Amino acid sequence: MSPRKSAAEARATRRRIVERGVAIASVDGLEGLTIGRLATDLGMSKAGVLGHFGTKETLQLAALDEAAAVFVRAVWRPAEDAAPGLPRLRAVCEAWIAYLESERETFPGGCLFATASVEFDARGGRVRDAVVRLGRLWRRRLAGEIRLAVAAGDLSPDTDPEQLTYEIVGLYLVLNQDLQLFADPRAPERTRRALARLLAPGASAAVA
Amino acid sequence: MSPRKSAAEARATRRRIVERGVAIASVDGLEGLTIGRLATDLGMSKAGVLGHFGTKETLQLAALDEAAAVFVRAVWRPAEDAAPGLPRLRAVCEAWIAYLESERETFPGGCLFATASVEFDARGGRVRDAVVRLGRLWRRRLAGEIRLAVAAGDLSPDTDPEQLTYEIVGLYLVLNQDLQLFADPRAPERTRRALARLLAPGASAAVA
DNA sequence: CCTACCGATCGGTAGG
DNA sequence: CCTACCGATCGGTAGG
Repeated sequence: MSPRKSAAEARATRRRIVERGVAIASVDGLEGLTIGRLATDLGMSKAGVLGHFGTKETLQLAALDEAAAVFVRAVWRPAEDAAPGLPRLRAVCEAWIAYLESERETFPGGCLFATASVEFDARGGRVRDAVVRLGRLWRRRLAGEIRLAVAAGDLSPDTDPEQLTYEIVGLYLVLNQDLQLFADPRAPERTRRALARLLAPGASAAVA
Repeated sequence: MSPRKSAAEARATRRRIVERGVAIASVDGLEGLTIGRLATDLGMSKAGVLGHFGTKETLQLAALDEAAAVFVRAVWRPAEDAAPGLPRLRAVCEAWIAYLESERETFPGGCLFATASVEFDARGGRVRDAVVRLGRLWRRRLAGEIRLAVAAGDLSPDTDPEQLTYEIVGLYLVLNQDLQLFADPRAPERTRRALARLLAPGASAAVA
């Protein structure tokens, strides 16, 4: 006895579903994100949940989209004000740490991309494609900031932006593991220490 | 019509189950490792599969044990012959790369520990405990090799073994991601390049 | 957005 | 190690 909601109400419901879905997927994975679980959590019927997406795959893609929006807001947006070059690169890196450390509310099981990357790395399909696309996107942006820092003379011209990007991503993957699996509060400082070395003014650590 | 096998035959069957289980879990995770799937793959009944373990959890733990044995054989055993210090540390690191690169047969979905770490990092239970225990074990061993290298004077006395271990693990996590998710053949060389910097004679990159 | 239902698969058990 | 079965849950559909 709750049919015929307005379009605005339907959008609000969809939001609730997706936000809860992101939290569930961060813990149990995008496959573990089941319609029945969502319905129970939200006090809805399964058909009511599924009606907003049609298929589970579309729901998974919506959760991934929402996670991407959260990531952009937490990591890239705050750094936009910083000066291009090393200051902005450092701002991005610091925001990334803060994102992994404190976005525990939206991602109780850790960064959804870290989870989804491993979950879908040996499968096909549209969800895997989306994970790959987003992974490439964050790396491309990070490499872009590194190039700006090189162009500004803040990092050595010998710097290999792809290599440096690769090493920084490694520092975030191990940070996510240490926070989630080992609950080690020293991890953020460890990533910071390694980053300080890689991003020292004039540093040429990651060379071709 | 195939009851009453000998104890040796039963052991051989158990082996087949576990080995196939490791391969499945590496692709679909330890939760995605289902009794029915195993039974179909091996041409057995579900009860026949489950009879060797009793519960799915025990089967998951057996798969994890087998993966640990493979890891020890591939990474730690070959390095045992190398001289303690930087030579052995480097041998371990190189074997670890080779393990991720070439153990595609036993782990078609990539290193099972990388998969299981993310899959269970937000859960409780005995499987999670085993993943944590093994993760700590590899790190402790790696830190031990680093300490030997410091003691031998091969690495700077300023070296922080925990910090260096952390950074090296990051280089393996990103290597696994790039091999599995992005299928990027340049990844092993990237990890090698970063390791060469961290493990240069007298290097004091990872200091406290 | 609901009730009612579908076939398939899940982990697991009984009994031989 | 098998057949036969259990209740629960899966993704999804019909129809309102």
